[in-house]
Amino acid sequence: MKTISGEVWYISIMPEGPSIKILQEKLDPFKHHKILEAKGYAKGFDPHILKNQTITDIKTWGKHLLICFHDFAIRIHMGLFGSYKINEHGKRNASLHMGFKDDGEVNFYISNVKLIEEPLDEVYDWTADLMNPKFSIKKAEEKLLAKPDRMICDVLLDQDVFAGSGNIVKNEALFRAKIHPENKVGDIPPRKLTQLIKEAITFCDEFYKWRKVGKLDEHLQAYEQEECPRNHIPLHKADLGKTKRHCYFCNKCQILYKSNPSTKKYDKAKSRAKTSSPSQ
DNA sequence: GGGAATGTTCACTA
DNA sequence: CTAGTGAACATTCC
Repeated sequence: MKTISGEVWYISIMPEGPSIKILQEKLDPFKHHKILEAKGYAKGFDPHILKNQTITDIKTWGKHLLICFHDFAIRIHMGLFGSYKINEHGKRNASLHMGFKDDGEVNFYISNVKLIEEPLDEVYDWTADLMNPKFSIKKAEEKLLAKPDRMICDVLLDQDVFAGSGNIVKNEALFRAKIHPENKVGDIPPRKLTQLIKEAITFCDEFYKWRKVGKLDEHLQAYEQEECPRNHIPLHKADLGKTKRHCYFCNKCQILYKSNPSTKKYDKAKSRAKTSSPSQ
């Protein structure tokens, strides 16, 4: 029998979908084990309900870690500062600590914990999760085209469309698909949109493999990079879209299919000036 | 010591 | 009512 207290894991902060998938794997040995003690300061959730409960399953949806019990599940979201320790604990108070009958422990820090009493299939659309084999390219295409005015850099952070995608996935997928982050969805040729979705899936897969061996950073092509690996010219860095998150992009190989927003504003101002006639 | 960071929600304002 | 803004969370790394 596999021991649940044999290995110690620690990871810090800011996980995207692939990192949550790795967490799920590390927690797998705790399946079918009973919680003896549960405590923590997580708001809107009483840890004591976990006492004497046995974990039935561990799932993920995007950046959500889902620990399942017989009648309910809990959702753990690590946010920007979240971290976890398995089979060890720090000095700080955990937002959720679980101690197991078989002498293992799991601790989440600065994580958001929420009780889910509805069946998970009613709460989660598994076809929207980039890390799930059920992810539907077709549905993602439909969701993209339903809102053609949105900036693509924003949509890549929309968890309803690309659950699990974060700022790294966003930047790398756009770079790989050679699409400029400021494009409006409707201006991008449909074939390129499909390619972008596929690049996001592929990159998540590679992210997962590289992160597992601690070699993600050396494989990044755009995120926090200085230079375009294709053209060897400096990458641009700007906070774009409604989300105003960091975008790293190459103006040469990442295509902007139509005029950029600043030009648009200028055009709008011009046409307004034209239509509002001076004879009033 | 200060600023920034792979995220999200919520309260407030215009 | 809605869109936009900023705070909150409170860590770790440089």
